[in-house]
Amino acid sequence: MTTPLHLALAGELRQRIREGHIAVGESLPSEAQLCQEFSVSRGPIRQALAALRDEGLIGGGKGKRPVVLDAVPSQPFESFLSFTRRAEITGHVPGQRLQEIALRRPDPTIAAALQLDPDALAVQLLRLRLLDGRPAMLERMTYREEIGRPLLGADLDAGSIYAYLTEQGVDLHAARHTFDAVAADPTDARLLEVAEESPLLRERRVTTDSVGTPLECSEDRYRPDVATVTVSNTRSSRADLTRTGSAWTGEFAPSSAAEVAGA
Amino acid sequence: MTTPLHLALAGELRQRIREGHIAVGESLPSEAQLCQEFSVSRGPIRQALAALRDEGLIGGGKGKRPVVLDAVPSQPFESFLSFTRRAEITGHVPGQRLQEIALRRPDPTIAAALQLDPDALAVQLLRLRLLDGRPAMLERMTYREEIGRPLLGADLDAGSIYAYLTEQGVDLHAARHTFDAVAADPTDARLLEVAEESPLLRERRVTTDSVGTPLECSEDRYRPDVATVTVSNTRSSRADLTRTGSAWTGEFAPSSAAEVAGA
DNA sequence: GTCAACGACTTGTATGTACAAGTCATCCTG
DNA sequence: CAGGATGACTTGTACATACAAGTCGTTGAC
Repeated sequence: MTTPLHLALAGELRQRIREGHIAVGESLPSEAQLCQEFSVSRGPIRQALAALRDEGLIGGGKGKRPVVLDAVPSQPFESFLSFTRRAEITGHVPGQRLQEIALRRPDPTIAAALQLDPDALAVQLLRLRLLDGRPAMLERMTYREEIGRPLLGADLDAGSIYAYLTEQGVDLHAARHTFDAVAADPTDARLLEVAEESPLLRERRVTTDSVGTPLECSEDRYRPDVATVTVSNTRSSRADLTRTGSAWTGEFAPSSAAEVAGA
Repeated sequence: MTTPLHLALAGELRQRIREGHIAVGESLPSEAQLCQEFSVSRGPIRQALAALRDEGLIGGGKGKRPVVLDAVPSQPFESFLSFTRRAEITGHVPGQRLQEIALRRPDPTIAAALQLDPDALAVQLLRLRLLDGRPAMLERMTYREEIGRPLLGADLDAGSIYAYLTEQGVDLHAARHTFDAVAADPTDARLLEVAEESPLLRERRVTTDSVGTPLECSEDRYRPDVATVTVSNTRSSRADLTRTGSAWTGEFAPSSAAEVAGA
């Protein structure tokens, strides 16, 4: 299980940047120099640079050497499927209190989202998420039965469901997230310890495997003074794979979050 | 100004998928077949496929032919810098009513976000955005003076600022978006025609050029019953890359937005 | 009939080469 | 001294080739 060259290179460069060996605003060595240094051809080098570009770590363009940007080191995919991971990255202590887990016939809307038969069973759970001990988010998740069943026996107060599932070999491959705002209902208010009708950030998510079958759908409600969601996107200038990359970061704002006031 | 081969190929394949020549769930031709059909080498073909993969149009993996996913055709970068573009994509009629435009010394917080001197001038504007004639979003934007000055003379009720700026040669290259929820203040309530204190989705954005200089910062408040924000992300099949490709789509929900009810 | 092994096919990774196109510092001209 | 042309350097695009690694249908043994 050797890691591909371009990944190793990306890791190496990422580390150099993170450790400050290349200062913000400085240029990286040119592709030719990197080729020589690592004794590889230009292909893997370009793949590695493309990866960093998509993470928002570096900028640049045709004829211009890549430049280290003053960017939040954005973690990849898992970072915004996993609350636990996001918390760890940003240096907070994640926690959770399971409120309920059940095997039942879900709501028709949810069944439709998961492409289930109307009378199929699914695993649903309601869990309060904590940051540094304070209520931050309330998640209502629904899993297809075959995926979720092992969860019934697991210790869900222990850690990340995402990590658990991927260990089990479930391939969570893509997700769609929809954001809006809702007023806190009585349950939200009680568990999140906010006033009823106060504004909450809602994230609805459908996660699918690599062939497009929906595996999980979830509705998360965030206390806006404790947790926010941040995403970055970059116009793909790019290299090897013409893509529009976007790296996600879930960040958790301190309650003193600076207000970007209006005009 | 000839378009690069891989972009042309990506466009061609995208069109075939969108027009249904390749049904959802069907496989695309193998890379070898595509090479033969278009008489190109494998490189550009792979670049094109990578682009589609990142847009969420296709899936697949090592040894597996790419499969057409049942995905929202997500437009790349511009789609979520430009309200106008998002509306057009989703078949709604965008509109805007400029409330105010000014050249002034911005708030310290905003000056800091734009990396301006405390006493530097900036162009600020307050604009109500409409969808199908109904108030949908209120945007408070601040531009660096050199970027924003031409806006003072432009007809801002006519269309997209994003489109206008890119025509002027401004390179908006990357953006960070932070989402949370706020209660409507009196101004929000009046212009968006909602009750005071009702929940609004807030998006704060900082847009930078390709070397990381912040050009614009904005705070948008959405009526959650009219407009939501959707984002998709995909685990980069190409291995880890620790990256996460993500294509954004801003979608506008009908007011009867189905509720994903909780457990 | 079941299941394992095989083999054809496909994608992922890597190298090498070549040229186009953009950037930037330097030099030269006026 | 200012400003434009030049040329070295850099990234973007494209091709050809080779092999590793995974998938999947078929064959063949049991």
